[in-house]
Amino acid sequence: MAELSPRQQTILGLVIKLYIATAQPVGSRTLLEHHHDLGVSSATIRNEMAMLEELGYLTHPHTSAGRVPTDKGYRYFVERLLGDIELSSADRNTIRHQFHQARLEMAQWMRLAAAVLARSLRGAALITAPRMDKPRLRQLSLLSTQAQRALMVVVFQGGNVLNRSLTLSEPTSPDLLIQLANKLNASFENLDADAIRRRMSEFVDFEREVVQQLLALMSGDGDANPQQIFRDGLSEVLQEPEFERTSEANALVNALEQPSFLTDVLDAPIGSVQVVIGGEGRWQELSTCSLVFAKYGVEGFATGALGVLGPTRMPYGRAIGTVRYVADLMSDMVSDLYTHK
Amino acid sequence: MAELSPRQQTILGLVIKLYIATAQPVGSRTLLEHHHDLGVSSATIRNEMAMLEELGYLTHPHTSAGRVPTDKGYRYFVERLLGDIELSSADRNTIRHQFHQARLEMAQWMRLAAAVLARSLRGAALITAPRMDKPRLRQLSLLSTQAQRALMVVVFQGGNVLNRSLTLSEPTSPDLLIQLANKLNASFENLDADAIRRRMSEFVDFEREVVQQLLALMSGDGDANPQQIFRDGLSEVLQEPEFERTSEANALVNALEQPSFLTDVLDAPIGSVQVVIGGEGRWQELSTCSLVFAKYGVEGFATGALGVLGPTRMPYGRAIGTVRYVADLMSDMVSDLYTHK
DNA sequence: TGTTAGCACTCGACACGGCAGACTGCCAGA
DNA sequence: TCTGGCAGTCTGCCGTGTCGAGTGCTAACA
Repeated sequence: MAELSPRQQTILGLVIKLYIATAQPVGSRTLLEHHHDLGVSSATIRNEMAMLEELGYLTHPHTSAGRVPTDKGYRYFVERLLGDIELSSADRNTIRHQFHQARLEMAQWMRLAAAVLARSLRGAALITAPRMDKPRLRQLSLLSTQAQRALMVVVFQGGNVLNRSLTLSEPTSPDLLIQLANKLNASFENLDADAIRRRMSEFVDFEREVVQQLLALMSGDGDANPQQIFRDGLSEVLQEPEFERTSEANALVNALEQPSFLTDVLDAPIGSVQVVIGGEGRWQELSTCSLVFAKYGVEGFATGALGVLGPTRMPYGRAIGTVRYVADLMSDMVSDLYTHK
Repeated sequence: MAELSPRQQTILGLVIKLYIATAQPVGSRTLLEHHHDLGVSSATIRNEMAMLEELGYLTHPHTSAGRVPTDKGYRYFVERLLGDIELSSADRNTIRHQFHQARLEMAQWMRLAAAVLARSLRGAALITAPRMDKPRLRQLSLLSTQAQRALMVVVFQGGNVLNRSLTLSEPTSPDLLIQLANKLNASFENLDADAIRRRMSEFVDFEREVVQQLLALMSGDGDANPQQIFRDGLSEVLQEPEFERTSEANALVNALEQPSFLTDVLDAPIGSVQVVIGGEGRWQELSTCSLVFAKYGVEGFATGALGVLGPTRMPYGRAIGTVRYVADLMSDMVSDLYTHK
């Protein structure tokens, strides 16, 4: 990405800010009206705009319209012109307050995080449940439901609870199931999937069947319990002027209804807050959208992702600040819940 | 609702069917083009249409447009002209097939039911988890997570599993929690909330605190675990021509994002399949929509609701048949899961 | 060399008017 | 009671003209 002159940077920044605020292509004269202190005339601005367009940071939709940022323009803006964004302490307080009123439960906090992001950024918020890297068994129960059917309830370290109904290859008495559960608890307490797998040989065929199911549950195999995702604020995005035409809106709704799409997007390897502008070539459905998201949780232990989806014309500063702050709060929650003892 | 002459019924039925198929207001001439065998001329049809309009079954959007059914027209159509709709055995097979490939798990079946309804009726499908009328305790575990915090995992008869983290008023050792869990299991096995409440006096203060939380969980109090709702096919509805204008679409998306709205609608007391046309005065958000839904499950034991939401211009016959069939399948599932022993 | 003022040109948005098409409503006749 | 026909009405569409915003270019200026 080539270096721009300070004046070009200023103009690019102002164009983008104005466009984000008004959703209207911005012309040289309009820009001057909003910023009298530029010290140059509209003609000069025109020249610079033409230059910025040649370099690929701006376009115009038709001959005599104002300029609109390209994805490249937004990217330059986000990386070079935005600086480091801290949320104002007032905003932080508002958000923190909402969280402290909620029960100490993951699902609640997730719902809340989605709501906070959606309302405060007027975009579609997404959040995936924290997924444990190496879930460790805390306690397992086996309850008989019918002759050849049982319910397995598994509690993991950190308080995740999963359950699954099993079909057994032979009729099994409730007592036998309880014995088996006791045996498994004694052997497997605090072990992760790998360790359990190594101990498989200690069990006879009938028991092994159950252990297999336990391992499947622990590895979080696809369908059985697809990664939980909370969404909120879809209607906020649809109100934006870029989604007036229904075809665009539909593509978006469609994309958001497919959980596979979301996990795909959110599973991207990330450090801190990430910004994907216009789908960045990889996700066609998001060509008019940007996604600001971050991982949260405790690295190497349990992590999830959260973020907000809006039109490319998005208030990136606020979005990045807010997403980072909410991610931090969620991380605290995870470390509070999972790292006891 | 006044009685219509056989010819009026025929014409009303044909107008509605044609309008459902084409989404265009239907004129007397157009109707005749599709049904040469009416034995009357377009002028007669015009007269009858004028009569039907006077009676409130049809309107026209402007002077020289064709006729469009009113909500009252649809209602007459659904109740008097539709007859009893059985799904074709081919359709039934297709649907049944999909269900038999799924794991034997409620959440899976719900997801699947939503998907089937959405795809096959091209509408937004909704389904709430079956809610037990009087949940009976099967097994309770208390796991210590931090000095003053514990995780309560409760399994109900029927295999529902709920969990909640408790904050205790005083530090409590893991052993003490296990003892308490054993005591509660022994006292409460197979009891419902009322019976448990009656036994409260047998417990000391510290224990009572936990029992209170258990009761709250059993009564399914609001926030903590809001009734789970699966949705699917929102994008299908948004493609219908009546939602080209975004304001309509937005109202709908908004309504569907509020879980409270859905439970309100679906909690209506119902017998078999219900049809709500145009919000029926009660739900403004649905003024252009119809809802075809049914309760499923085992009455007096555990019931949920499922249905499909589409424009008032909806293929009611297929919708009613499909909803009923899927509800029956889900009911079988519930009775299979819950009525063991 | 960089900046500015001015001018011609382009394009979208909007309003207007006329026209074709689709229906209705009504009347007179079968 | 039904039918054919005619007048009236409304929408949607197309072409036109006008207005305003904005660009690009050129020539003059510091």
